[in-house]
Order: sequence, then C-alpha cells, then structure tokens
Amino acid sequence: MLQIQTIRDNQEDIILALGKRNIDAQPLIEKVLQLDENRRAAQTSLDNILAESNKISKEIGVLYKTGKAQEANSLKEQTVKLKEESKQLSEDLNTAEEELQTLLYQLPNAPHTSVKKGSTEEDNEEIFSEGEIPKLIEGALPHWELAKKYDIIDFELGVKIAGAGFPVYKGKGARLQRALIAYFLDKNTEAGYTEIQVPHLVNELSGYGTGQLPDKEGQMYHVTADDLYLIPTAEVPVTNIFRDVIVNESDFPISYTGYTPCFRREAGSYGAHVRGLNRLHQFDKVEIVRVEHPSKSYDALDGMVDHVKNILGELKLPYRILRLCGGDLGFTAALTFDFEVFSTAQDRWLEISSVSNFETYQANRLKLRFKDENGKNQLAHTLNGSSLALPRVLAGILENYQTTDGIKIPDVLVPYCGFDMIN
RNA sequence: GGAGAAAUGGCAGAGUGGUCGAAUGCGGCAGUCUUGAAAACUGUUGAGGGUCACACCUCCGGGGGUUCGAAUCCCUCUUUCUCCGCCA
Repeated sequence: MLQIQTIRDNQEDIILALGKRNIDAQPLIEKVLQLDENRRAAQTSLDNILAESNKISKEIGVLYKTGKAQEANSLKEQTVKLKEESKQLSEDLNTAEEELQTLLYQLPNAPHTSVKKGSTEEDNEEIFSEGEIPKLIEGALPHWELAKKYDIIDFELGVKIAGAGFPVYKGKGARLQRALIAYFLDKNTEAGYTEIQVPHLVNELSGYGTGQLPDKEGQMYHVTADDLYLIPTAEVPVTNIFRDVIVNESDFPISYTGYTPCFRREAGSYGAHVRGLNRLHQFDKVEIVRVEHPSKSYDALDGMVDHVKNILGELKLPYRILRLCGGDLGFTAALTFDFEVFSTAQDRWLEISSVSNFETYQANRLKLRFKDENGKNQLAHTLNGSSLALPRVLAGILENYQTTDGIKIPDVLVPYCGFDMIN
C-alpha cells in the first residue's frame, strides 16, 4: 500500500508512475487526498471534543473528592451533549478511515523509474541472456512426453487423486525434485540466506500483509472452515514474519530462504500453454526474501539477480532476463526481473524466477519498520525472488538435456541425485 | 475434545474505577569516572494520529458495553499456560 504521506507530497510523480501501468490514477488519487482531508478534519474535531470531555471528567473527580457532589452533578449534564457529538464524529471518522483504506488497497505500487510503460508481456525488455540453446536430437520430445516415456511424472494419477494440475512424481523424477530443492537451498544458504521452514497455511492478516488480499483473493485456495489460505508462495509466510516488527538498523541485511509447496487456483488458465509442468495448482519453490534499508534495496535486488544467474549458469540452462514493463508488473512490485528458461522442445520461454523490489509497499501494510540513526521509525524495503521454482526448471532440464540414451542429469545435480542419467 | 488460570512497554513485573501512558528491575542509548573496558553513578528510553513546532487525541491481546471517568467492572472473540483425554 502506498503511504498517504508520499501521495500527499508527490502527487504528480505517482500519477505519472502509475501511468506506466496504463491506469489513469488521477481521479483515484484526488479522491484519496479528499478522503484524507476529511479524515483529518474529523479527527481534529473529535480530538477537541474528547479533550473537553476529559477535562470535565477530571474536574468531576476533584469535586467528588472534596465533597462537592452538587457541582459535580451539574457538570455531568454538560458531558451528555459532548458524548453525543463525539459518538457521531467517531462514526464519521471510522467511515472516512475505512473508505480511505479501501481506496488505498486499490492502488498498485508505483513503478521504479527504470520501468517502461507497456501493456503486455510483449513489452517487457530483455536485458540479459546466457547459455546456448542446444541443438536437440532427432525426434526430441516435450517434457510431458518424456515424463511418460521414462515414467517419472504421472499427470493422470494426479488427476485421479486431486485433479488436473497436481502431478505425481515417481522414482527418479521424485528424486530429481528432491535434489533440486536441496541444491537450491544449499546455494542460497551459501550465499548468506538463513534457511527457514514456515507454515503452508496463513491467516487473512498475512494475506493482506503481502498484498495477496484483497487483490488476488480468487487465486488462493481458501480453507473456509478455519478461514485459512493455502500459500501461493513462501513470500507470504516468510515476509509476514516481519509484520508489526521494528527491527534495528544494525540487523540489516535480513535474508531468508525457504522451501515450500505453492498452491494456486489459476482460475482462467486453459489450453496448450498450461500443458505438463507449465502451469500447476501445486508446485514446489525455493524462495529468497530480504528486508533492507531503503538506501540499499536496489543493490540487494542486483545481488539477488546475480545469485539466480549464478545458479542457472551452474545448471547450464539457456535463459534470459526481462525487465517487466508497467503493464506486466505485479500489483505490489516497484521493479521486477523475470528469468525465463528456454524450453527447447516446446520452442518457448518459461518463467522460472521473478525477482522483485517492493520498496515500502508491503512494509507499509506490514508495519515493518526500523529505527534510523535519529531514532525515528521508518518503513523498511522488502524484496523477494524465486531461487528457484521447480517444475519449469525441471521441464527445462528434461527437454534440454534429452539424448538418444535418456536424460542426462546436469553435473551439479549428480551428487544430489545419486545418478547421472534417467533412462 | 473436557476442566481451570492468564494476557500490561524490548523483556520481567506492579497496578482492581479518578493527573496511569502506566511503579520497579533488567536491557538499550547518552554522559561522568577510566589510557581503554568493566563496575559504579547521572540522565534518557513504547507506538500511532495531529502540528511549522507545541498543544491535544488514541492505544494496557481484538471487538463491544457500563460510567462524567476504565489497564481496572460486564459481554464476546482470540491466544497462551496447567491438568485430563486423544494422537503423528
């Protein structure tokens, strides 16, 4: 959520920045400022009445103590009117606050200056690429065919047990999954991230904290009996560790990594593009999360990008990095770099990591602050990224590493797998 | 699941209707002393709103109520602890 103070101070800049998302924020911002003014006006009137009535109450207390009950009783009558007024005003205040809140929840984060205006993924800018796109063998297969051929992933079985989008990994397929998780976690902890295990279900407040609610309500599985949500990403539980927390400036940099399954309803996705591992309701992901000083957050973002590059380099997968345009940028992000692996047999790029800086957008909702050198509380910056999302990395490995003898395991994974070939 | 107890500032812990935003201790910060450190001593130290700055307002787990006045009384929800039951 954008800070009201920031909106007040930088109205024009914010409207301009939000324009990169192709939204005309002008009317919304004007309404926000109007509501904010109403809110403050109601607050001031209410405060004055409460101050008055506090004063009278204290006088009554003194009068009773000195035995002047009669005078006290006449003062009491004065408070009746004040009470009525304060009741009305506090209702007004609540209404104004709620309206303002609702409105602020509708405003996405203001994109970073480097973000280009654009409407779809077509407008994303490629800023880096690495790795040779391999020349595949004759009769190369897409990963879902390979999965069947070597009996390592069973999509139909998943349908029987749960439904489409819930694959069952078998034998070497299951082992390769486990190897990838362990490998990613090891790489992340080597880079200084603290490994952490978190709940896979979260409450409503956590959903609001990181911005999945109310924006993406329909994308999460909701356990209504207990009013809990299955996490769509580890970002939610991990970042919410810092909800209502004031950290010390000396605690920076804060960096966590965690593996979790992720659950997404993916309402509205159909067709060939969601075949196989391309889009699932349940998938595994290793996430990295950082909490940073505002002056260091973009350095941190670069560091995270380099870290993911390093992993993909080790896996020897051809990939590219895109800077998302305004239209493709997530609701809560100020700047996002997407990593895409080339899925050779499908002849398309698959998103495998998304690394973002949220600046103070999440921190404002979370009330995640730090004490600066002047002893003032300031909002921190939050960042996160996938390091990495499993199924599409798996798809990339299966397709790019297929040979006539089977699927070769990337060297770095062999120690984790205990085998070097799936055949 | 059953029975009981509790929830106060970073932590511990007092406060049961009237200057209580809250004693005290620990911790943190600043200073004195010291070559430096420790110890000791002195001061300072919650959050939010509001203001140019003050004033002022709100917050003692959440929500609601009683009262001129609530951390203190009532209702309700949540959480934690103890005992019993069940159980990976």
